[in-house]
Amino acid sequence: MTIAERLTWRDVYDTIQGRILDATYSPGTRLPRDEDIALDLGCARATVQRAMRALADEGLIERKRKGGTHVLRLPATRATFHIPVARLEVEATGARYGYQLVSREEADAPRAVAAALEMRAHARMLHVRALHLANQRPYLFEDRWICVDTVPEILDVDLSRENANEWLLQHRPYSRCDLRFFAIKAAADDADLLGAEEGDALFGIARSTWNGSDPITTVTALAPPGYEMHSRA
Amino acid sequence: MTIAERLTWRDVYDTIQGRILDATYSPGTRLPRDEDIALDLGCARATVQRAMRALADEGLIERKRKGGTHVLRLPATRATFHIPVARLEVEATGARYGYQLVSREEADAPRAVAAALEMRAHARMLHVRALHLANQRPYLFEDRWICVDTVPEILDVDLSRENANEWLLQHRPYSRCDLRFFAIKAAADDADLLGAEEGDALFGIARSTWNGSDPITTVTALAPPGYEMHSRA
DNA sequence: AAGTGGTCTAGACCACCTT
DNA sequence: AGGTGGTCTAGACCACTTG
Repeated sequence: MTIAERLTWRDVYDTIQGRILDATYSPGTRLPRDEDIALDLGCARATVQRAMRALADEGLIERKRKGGTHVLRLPATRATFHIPVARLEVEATGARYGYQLVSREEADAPRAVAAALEMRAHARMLHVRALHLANQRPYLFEDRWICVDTVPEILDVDLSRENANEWLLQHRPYSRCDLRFFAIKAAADDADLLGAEEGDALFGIARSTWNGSDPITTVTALAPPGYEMHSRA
Repeated sequence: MTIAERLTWRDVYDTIQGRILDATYSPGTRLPRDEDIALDLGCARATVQRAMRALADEGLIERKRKGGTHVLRLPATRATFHIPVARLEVEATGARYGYQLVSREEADAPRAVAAALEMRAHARMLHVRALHLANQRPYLFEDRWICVDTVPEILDVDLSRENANEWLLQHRPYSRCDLRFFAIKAAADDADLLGAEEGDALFGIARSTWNGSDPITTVTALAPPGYEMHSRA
């Protein structure tokens, strides 16, 4: 006589995922109600719920009240990227991290910057350009605008020693973040700072953050040729 | 006398998130135990759990048994990108989608392809190159290798009419996916296919998928200048 | 109108980790 | 060894959405 094992939501998850992967539940199929699955597998409905929510979060199934649970025809291809702080990213490779302030000046927000932060133009901003280094070599060049009205203390931070990105993350939590990845030809000055050739293909990351509706900062970072953003799922 | 409202996990979520954003719980702080928060707010512990899990998933807090719940010092910067099927992506912009097979041939896997799929070299593969169009203009060029051993039926699919990507998604669910984004200078033939200039900066997406340990396909897609990958959180 | 998923509760026990 | 988060259960009620 076997001992009745108690199922975990992970067991249920694996079972259902298996049935989707081996096409027992093929694309478009409607799955049994949670309660029937619970009865079938021998666990509580809440346990099935927990597993189903995980499957739905991962884009394998779609759930609707009254409509039931369906296997998606085109599984949602989504990927989560971790955008580490430059220092940690460099140190993770075993290299020595370096930081270098390139320029710092107060200025009114240009139109493009105001637009990126969804704010009025001509707001007072701090414009900072800096270079992140790995073993003395350029790793990432960032061109950043910080909203002085939202973060007045930034004017008192010594940005020649402290990295604006980390200072902001530690002192100004954000509630919203817009992120864009793109490819761009290196302009002469960018190439110079990054130790690349003019015309090289650079990987670009643009990020804007807000806390509530208060704009905090917008930054465009460029990486030298060879940089890759990676995700595994 | 006021009516006692029943709290939802979302309410709890908002409360805790608010306290983190306004620094009531500042970076590094240890939060009260779930049970105390439940008592404090007047709900069941499971409701607090639900909210805490969401906050942990989003990288605002870190939870450890016995260790308790802490506000992260450096909030996890992560972003989820939705990689839509080219057709849907094009149609979402209101443009008309077009598809064009460029080449199709059976061949052994070159070393780079075998490496990308973590398989032995010289496996039989189907090599397909195709162009996705938006309003007749090049939108995405894909260079794909499909593992014939894993997906023998692919040889019978008319890839001049059907898009390999969608066919595979619908017929071969995958359990693992590797994804890379990068920037690359356009080679002469790529530029030609994409209607770009040689040397332009192209945005590249490389994806490999498996079902269990069976390699399915690896594809490198290139987008013409101006393409951006966007995420909002 | 009714079926289905979403959530809340109260209690119990477990598993992990720090002390 | 003990504290804390993780999960399971059983039951109830709610909310959405479809037929």
